[in-house]
Amino acid sequence: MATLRDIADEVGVAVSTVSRVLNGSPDARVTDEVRERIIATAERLRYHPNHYARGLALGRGSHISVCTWVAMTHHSAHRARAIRQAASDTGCPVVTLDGLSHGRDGIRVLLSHLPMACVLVSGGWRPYQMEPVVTTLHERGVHCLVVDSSWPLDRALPCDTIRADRTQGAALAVEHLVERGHRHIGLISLLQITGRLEGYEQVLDRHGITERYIAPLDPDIPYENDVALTECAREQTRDLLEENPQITALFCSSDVLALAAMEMVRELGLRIPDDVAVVGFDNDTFSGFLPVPLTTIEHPLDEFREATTRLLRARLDDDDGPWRREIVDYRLIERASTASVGKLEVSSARLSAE
Amino acid sequence: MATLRDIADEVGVAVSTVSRVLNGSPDARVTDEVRERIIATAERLRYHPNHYARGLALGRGSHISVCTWVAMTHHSAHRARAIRQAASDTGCPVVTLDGLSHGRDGIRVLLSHLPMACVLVSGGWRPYQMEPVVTTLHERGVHCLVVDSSWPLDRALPCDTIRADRTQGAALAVEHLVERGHRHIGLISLLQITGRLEGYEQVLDRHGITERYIAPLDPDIPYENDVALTECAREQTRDLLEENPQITALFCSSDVLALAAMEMVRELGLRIPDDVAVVGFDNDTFSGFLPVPLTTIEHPLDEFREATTRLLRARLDDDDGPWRREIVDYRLIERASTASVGKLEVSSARLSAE
DNA sequence: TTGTTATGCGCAATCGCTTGCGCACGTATT
DNA sequence: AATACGTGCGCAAGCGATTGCGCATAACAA
Repeated sequence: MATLRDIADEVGVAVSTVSRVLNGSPDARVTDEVRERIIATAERLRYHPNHYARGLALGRGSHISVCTWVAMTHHSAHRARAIRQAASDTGCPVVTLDGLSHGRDGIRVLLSHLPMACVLVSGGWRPYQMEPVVTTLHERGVHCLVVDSSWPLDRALPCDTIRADRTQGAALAVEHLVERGHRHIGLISLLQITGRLEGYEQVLDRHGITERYIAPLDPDIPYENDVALTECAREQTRDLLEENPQITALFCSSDVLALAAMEMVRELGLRIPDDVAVVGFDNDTFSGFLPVPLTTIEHPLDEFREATTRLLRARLDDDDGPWRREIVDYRLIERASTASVGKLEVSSARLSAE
Repeated sequence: MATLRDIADEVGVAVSTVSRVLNGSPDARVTDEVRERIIATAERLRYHPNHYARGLALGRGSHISVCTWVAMTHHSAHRARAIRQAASDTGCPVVTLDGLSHGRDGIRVLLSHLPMACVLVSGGWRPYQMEPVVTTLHERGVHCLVVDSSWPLDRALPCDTIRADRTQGAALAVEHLVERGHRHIGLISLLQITGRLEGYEQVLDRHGITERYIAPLDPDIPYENDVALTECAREQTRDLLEENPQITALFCSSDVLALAAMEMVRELGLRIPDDVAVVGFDNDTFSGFLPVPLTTIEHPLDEFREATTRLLRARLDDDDGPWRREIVDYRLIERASTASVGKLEVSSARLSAE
């Protein structure tokens, strides 16, 4: 690989001059002729700065690190991928550090590869784990961006943050059902997932609906154990619908659960969406291809990307604005599982049949 | 961060001595007492080598790079994640370079971050793109490992390779159906996906079965366009089953297609697996949670991981063995969609009903 | 003419680590 | 006693980039 020295020798100037010109340094005062020859020679020699030398001299790299904490679900992996792409769009090289928590010194690895800016993407982080990373990086003069943290907003971390408002996402789903005329809406959810219950209550309150049909899943089942969750969701769906035949709609906290619920709805001899409408959450890979395509809430990956690129760019330009907090909105994907079918008559027909 | 110098000053030896001891260099000839004091001091000072300085001195990094070529489907992303984990298991820091093809100088980024070893994972690579990367790295003395390349095996690249045999995967699926007594087996596939047709033919030939029921999907549909593929698969499934009522089993080239096919099977008034058994491919996120859980072929991620770790370790130990070519096998995940139900009687019952 | 400022560029130290070589000392060999 | 060798460690020259400072030359003002 060509070095600065090669260019300097070729052009007949000092290494320092080449460095300043190529970096667009403000105190690179050279004639236009020298400048052009330097740039042309760099191009011809296919010069690319040595990352190690530059990092050593600068005290840190000139790349952006994207870090995750633990192995992820496929949703968080998907999001992490979008964030990486967004970081790439700034033009900086991006390196990923997957699973900072692995080994005893993930953070030391990060520090010895000190980047120019660092993006911490959600997936298994706990606030107490994120804080030392952010503050350590901040002390070292590295800007952080935390994406989709469940970190409470009132807690002041020295970094920018972008998050999706989960309550808004859940509210969107329930609101959609209310708009379709539903008044008796069931919630099937792991209640420890933040926002689901809040969004459900919020919307029903706003519309003056007092009925609540909440089927909590066993909180001891870890959220990544789809098999157990599915089984639990099936049972809860059956119990809920059998005890409350007036229910005409279900909001499930994930598409996998919605799949299980839909299956049970059919086993009970009910039709979707005619007798029971269903909304999921996640817009999973399969949700558009089900026998009855599933209405669901999509993670706003495009918005995450856009905001990530924008905030990183801003930090790379002027270091010292105030910390920004951005919130992006989930989106509703409307499919057949909630298509309007004159809900109220059907449900009363069903009630009289009981 | 503590430096070698800090340790050297503290212990009262030279920097070079500390370096050699900490790196376990063979010509670090020191008394046990000095060695222990160096190690203890390094520990106490929480020493971690500066990656940039080390990289500069060594001419390359001491990490492993995992590179992908373009944005990926969720399957290849999943595989890439497993590979990253495997690389991590060697104990080396791992950095990911996603989308080497992006920008005009992805490879220059890789070269200026020159790693100790480099893993190229599949996903959009074309042979002519992979070759220059591998040979350039090889010239620079960096070992490469290519994982799951569709690169033909007879082409000699200066690197190790691990791949899954797609034909074997497809054969596994068809073999499973034959074992269950099926003789009239349909294939629903994008035929440009390598291995599917070959595996199908291979198994049927081996069992002396001459009947072929092949429903090719429109080759103009890009393989990531699930919506169009799904629609096409539905139509093909209907045509295939209506024209060939003797068919008792379907092998679909992906789980998404299998989902569409199963839906159509039911719309035709047939039961799964009683009338028609179905096998998919990919073991997608939803496949275990369908109304009828889907028998499918799973990507051998564990085997990929194991082989990746093993081959990387070998390279990090002794540089100069011959290039290794490993092949890992797909696995069958048996679920309800192919459960035995006295196939032949049922299918003849169905035939006589026509 | 002399002082001042702007322009154009080079010198050399520095970042933290690696590694070839050399020096001193002790022990074994001839 | 002289030579040889092994042991234990330090010296110092890199690796390739950045950057504060200094030195010319030219232009301009006093």
